[in-house]
Order: sequence, then structure tokens, then C-alpha cells
Amino acid sequence: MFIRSIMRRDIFQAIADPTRRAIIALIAVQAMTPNAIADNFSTTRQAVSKHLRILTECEIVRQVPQGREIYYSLEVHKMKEIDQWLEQFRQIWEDKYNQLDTLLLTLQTQ
Amino acid sequence: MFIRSIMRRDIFQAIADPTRRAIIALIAVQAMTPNAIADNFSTTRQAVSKHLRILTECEIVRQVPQGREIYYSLEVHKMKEIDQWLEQFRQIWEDKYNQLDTLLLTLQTQ
DNA sequence: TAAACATGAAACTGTTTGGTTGCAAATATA
DNA sequence: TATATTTGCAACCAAACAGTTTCATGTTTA
Repeated sequence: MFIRSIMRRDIFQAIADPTRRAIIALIAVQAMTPNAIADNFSTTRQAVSKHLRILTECEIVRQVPQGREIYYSLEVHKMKEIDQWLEQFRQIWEDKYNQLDTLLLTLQTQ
Repeated sequence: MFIRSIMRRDIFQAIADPTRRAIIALIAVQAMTPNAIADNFSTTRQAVSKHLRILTECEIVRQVPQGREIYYSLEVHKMKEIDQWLEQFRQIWEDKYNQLDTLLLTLQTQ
């Protein structure tokens, strides 16, 4: 049986896919339409559309309809959530004492 | 046909799973054995073992056999890869001019 | 040496994922 | 108004994933 039956749709899931990471990098520079985005990949426009839907659900991108086109832009502040998660490790990798070896510390304690 | 037939096993895939993120956070503090790690979760020891295998393949964790036990510790420097990927966005979210709106810039250009 | 313990691997199961094709709705243009 | 364009959605498919149970291997310890 599957315990995790709820759909996992967070920022970490969003950036797990390489195509989605590329899309994020693309629209970070400037807002783009789905067609324009799809031109940069070898997959179909519909596949890109599905990626955009996931990114929208995660609130990483924002839609702005402009006539029959829809401009997608990046909600940059969402990227900060990853940064915040990294914070706990940043302390460790910048701390020379801990960097010496978490493992040695563990073994010595025993 | 499936284009991505190769197994995707990078740092982004590794941190996509919430259990794996929890494992990473656990052993960041101090090295632990699979049993000790599994005690912190409601899943089976074997499931945790599979997660540890994935983390090992991504070279995020290091194994140090100690008798019949195996201590797993975090390769903190691997976390920096995420940090490096974030770098391109950090510029944007810290730049007030761009923060004003990538979208507006796009629309004005047209 | 025999029993207990720690661990990984193999086989299997159901869900999610990323992709495809086809279609419907809405907007722009001839 | 008829046609082309832009887009999202539904249905379907194969691969990957997260989990389980069972088992084999190696290491302590009684």
C-alpha cells in the first residue's frame, strides 16, 4: 500500500525535473509564452504546458494573459524557499570545526 | 517513446523526496546507522535503506563500516551544488531593478 | 559454535510521472 | 463571418518510484 497518497507538489518536486529547471532559468530572464518556451526544447508544446501547470500549482510562475497569449514569469521569491532550506547546511559547510568530520565526532562520543 | 530512459540520479532528484530530505537533515548533525535513522520514521528499515542507496549513488552520503554497523554521514559539499544553481536567481532577487518586474520589461520591449 | 543482530538485495505491488496524440475553447485576423 | 493561432485539458502509455515482505550475508556475542 502507498502511504504517501497525497500529491506531492512542492518547490523541491518542481525543480527535480531538468526540463522544469530549464524553463525556470528561461523565464527568469524575461516573461515568455508557452509556445516561445517550447521552442527551446525538443519535447512537444503540450508537454511544456504540463510542466507549466505544475510550476503554476507550486506558485513558482505567474500567468499574465495578454490577448490570446499568456505570459509566464518567475516568482523569484519562491526560489528563496530552497535557499532557506539550505541555511541549516550552510552553517555546517562554513564551520571549519564541523567540517573536520561529523563522523569522527560521532565515533569519539561513543 | 520515452526520451529520458536513463535513470536521473542527481542532487535535485535526491532532495525531491521529503523522507530523503529528513534523512539528510538527520545525518548532517552526526553520522548514524540505518537502524538509528529508521527509528525516526514510520516506514520500514528497508525503505530507509533504499533511500540511503539512492543518496549514496548521488554521492551525498558516505558510508563508513564499523564492525557490523555502517555509519552514514553527509557529504556537505554536495549541498553546495544546489547553492550554485541558486546563484543565478540570487542575482535577480537581490536586484531591485529586476525585481520591479521582468514581465513589464518584456511587455515594454514589444 | 550457535544464536542474535545489522544490513543490503531481490521480487513484487500500486502510484506517480513525463511523455504522446487528439480535441475544445478563446482570441485575432483575412 | 470564416479561418488561423494560442492555449489548456483529457485519455492513454511506459518507465520510474516508494513502499512492502522475504531472504542472504556478514559480524558480534553468549
